[in-house]
Amino acid sequence: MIDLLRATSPSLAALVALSIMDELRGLASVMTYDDGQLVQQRGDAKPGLSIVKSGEVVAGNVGADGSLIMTSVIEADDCFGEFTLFAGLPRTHDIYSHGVSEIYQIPKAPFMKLFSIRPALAEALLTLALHRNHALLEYMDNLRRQPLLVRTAQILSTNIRSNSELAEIHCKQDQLAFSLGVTRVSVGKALATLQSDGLIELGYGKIIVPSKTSLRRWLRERTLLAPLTKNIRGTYETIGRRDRR
Amino acid sequence: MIDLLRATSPSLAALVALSIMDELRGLASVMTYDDGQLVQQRGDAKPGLSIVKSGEVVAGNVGADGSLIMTSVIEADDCFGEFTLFAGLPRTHDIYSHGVSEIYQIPKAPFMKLFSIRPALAEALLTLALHRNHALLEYMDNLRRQPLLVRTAQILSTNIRSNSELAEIHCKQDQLAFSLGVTRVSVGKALATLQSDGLIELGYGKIIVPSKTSLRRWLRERTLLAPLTKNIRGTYETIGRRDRR
DNA sequence: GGTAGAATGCTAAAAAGTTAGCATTTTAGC
DNA sequence: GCTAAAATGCTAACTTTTTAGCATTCTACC
Repeated sequence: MIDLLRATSPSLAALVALSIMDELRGLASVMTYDDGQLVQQRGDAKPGLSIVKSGEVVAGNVGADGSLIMTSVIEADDCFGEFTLFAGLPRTHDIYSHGVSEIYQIPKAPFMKLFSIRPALAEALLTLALHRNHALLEYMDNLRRQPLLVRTAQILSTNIRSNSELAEIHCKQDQLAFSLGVTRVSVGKALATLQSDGLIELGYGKIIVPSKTSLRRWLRERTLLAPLTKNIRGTYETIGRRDRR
Repeated sequence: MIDLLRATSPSLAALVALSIMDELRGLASVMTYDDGQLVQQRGDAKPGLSIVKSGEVVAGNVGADGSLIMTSVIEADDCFGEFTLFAGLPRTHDIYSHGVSEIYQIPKAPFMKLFSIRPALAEALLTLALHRNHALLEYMDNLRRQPLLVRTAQILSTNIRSNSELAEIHCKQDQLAFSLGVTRVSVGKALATLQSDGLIELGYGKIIVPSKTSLRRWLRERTLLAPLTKNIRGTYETIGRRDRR
């Protein structure tokens, strides 16, 4: 499934020793969810850490008007719900299972006990939170600055999994649309433009990227950020351009 | 100065013991910045933690076209740059001083040394990161879902500092515009609408909120989120409405 | 108390995205 | 191979936001 925040963040399992993951699992009960079943609801305040054992779950929200906006896909070995533990905050999103999934649920009390004797856990969670923070900031900036055409190309680019030059992305245009938070019509237009520029080829339930390199070059050309300064009179102006990295 | 992410997150100083703050200060060199001076530039990779000693700094980015978008205001006792330490990531934003400010700069090596012997520091930074994460997620959701009119009312509401019913917010419409990531014309229209609804009164360099309560009620009525479910055929639909909290 | 600069107000055309359709193509399953 | 459902394609009217101006109002400071 396609995802906004993919690729940048490591998983919890990648950040802590195997032995600690085992200790965490030892504290958990495993819940199984069917396709489409609600795992948690926005507003739930019951504190605890959840770790995906298998399958994947999707986080998103539905507006009062019924519109659905997806935030991220959480896959095996990744965790969610940390802010219920440390910040006393309610869950931000509805999360439902995409396909069948199994989730480890660790209640607050035993988790905090382990947390206090395993400093590595704090560092891992911190690293994770900071990675997500970074991805969110980058994404927010894009959201406000880039036109849909560029954001569409971006989400495609970050969701390429194959290593070869030619990539095939399996996703439906409605999924793309709600990942991007726009309508299918708008995504359709953006995709049509990208296709006529030769960057992608549209299929049924899939999008083909003939050249990963071309797509990335096209993106790089459009995502420059300039540095910022303030002139003598206190107004803002750009002094030049600088490549993004 | 007005800020998107205000109010929700505690400061670093609020989360760690005074003694630890003192230890941190002991590791730091203090830098002084003039109004408008660049504190860090997007892309800087040199790792270290920065803590605002006095004054305030503004984080934002400038697009290649010169457009400026502000992300947040960081005030005394707050920190930034954590992800250079734990995630090995470059700085996301240009940060410049708003008025004169003093910043503690702590290089990576001594910081990590202290970090390893003070577990409370990890927990504090984790709590902070999670709070910010939460605020960012909430904000992103708003950004994609709420019309500008509502977002404008929201930013005003969260930036009320006075405790009395009548509040006065000192900010220019351009500042509002770049905090919201839209043009001044659009903000102007939104403000005009809010004014004609009797929720605010527009002044020169200030906005008056005659009744904080009315503004918040107006907002609450428009920011409901419904829970989410999936029907049997695997498509999404809303089953009802639920108050946000 | 006059005035320049800052801030706000206003306008109209263009661009981007949404809404609400219906038509066409593709595919999975019988 | 047929067929129903799913996915995509397409259209047109409508709304929101931007762009690019210029006019007006306010205020700090001489």
